[in-house]
Amino acid sequence: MEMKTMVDEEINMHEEMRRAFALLSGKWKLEIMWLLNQRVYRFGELRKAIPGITQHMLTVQLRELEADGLLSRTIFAEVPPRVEYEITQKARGLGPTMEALTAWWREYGKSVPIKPSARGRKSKIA
Amino acid sequence: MEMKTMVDEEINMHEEMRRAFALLSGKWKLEIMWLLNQRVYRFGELRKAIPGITQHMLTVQLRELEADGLLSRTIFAEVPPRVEYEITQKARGLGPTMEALTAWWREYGKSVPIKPSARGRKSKIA
DNA sequence: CGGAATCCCTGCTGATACTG
DNA sequence: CAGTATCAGCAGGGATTCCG
Repeated sequence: MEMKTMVDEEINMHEEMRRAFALLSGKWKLEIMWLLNQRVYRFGELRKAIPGITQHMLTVQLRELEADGLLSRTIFAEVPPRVEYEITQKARGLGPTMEALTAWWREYGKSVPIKPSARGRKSKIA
Repeated sequence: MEMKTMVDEEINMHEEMRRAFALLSGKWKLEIMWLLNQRVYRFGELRKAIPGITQHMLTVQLRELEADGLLSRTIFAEVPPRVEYEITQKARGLGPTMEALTAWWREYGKSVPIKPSARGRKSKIA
């Protein structure tokens, strides 16, 4: 019988977590889920709330999140049409994650450079 | 004088959060940060730990995370070369976020379909 | 070992047009 | 309103090769 170490647990957990990362790693998915964690949104509201996203990409990302069971899509048979997106029960469990992320940014956000990605080079030599 | 509502706060917070999403929305960044939240990793370790990532993409993502101040890169003047990646102080604040995400997946992960994205269509009519 | 450089191809944006 | 469809243009990601 082998003893399971904490490192083993982390490795195995990582394997499981990879599915979770896949669900949320879409280009706009974190932002969409963050918004839907607050309230129900209509398609047009999301589009206005997320500057830079194209209507095509918004559609695609919403469809994927729906297929992955993270949000539900409700069509109202009205004129003009209305479609509402709501977080599902299981995705509601992401609430604490979203709140922790928000709290982190509230505290450390201002200490992060504005648009440095892919420019600076400041590696240390040891 | 206008009264600030909670909705106003959420809207303004969203505007600030968009920078945070940008930092973490890279295709592999959530996973990289999740790993680095546990311990220091060498380049080769990360590559082995993240099946599917190319060495080019790993380099790019690490450089961006470094430029954004989320990790530090330390080069050891040895033969063979060794480079270690470590989470920075400010990114350590992401710990609670990572733990909340892990806890969520531990509880709801098994109820999420395997690879449904971009296939199923189950919108409700209301 | 940990890259950088190269080429190539997929994917996203942006614009526009059309539909239930 | 909330999509779908199409196309041009560019950026990003994948595969391969080379190097200190």
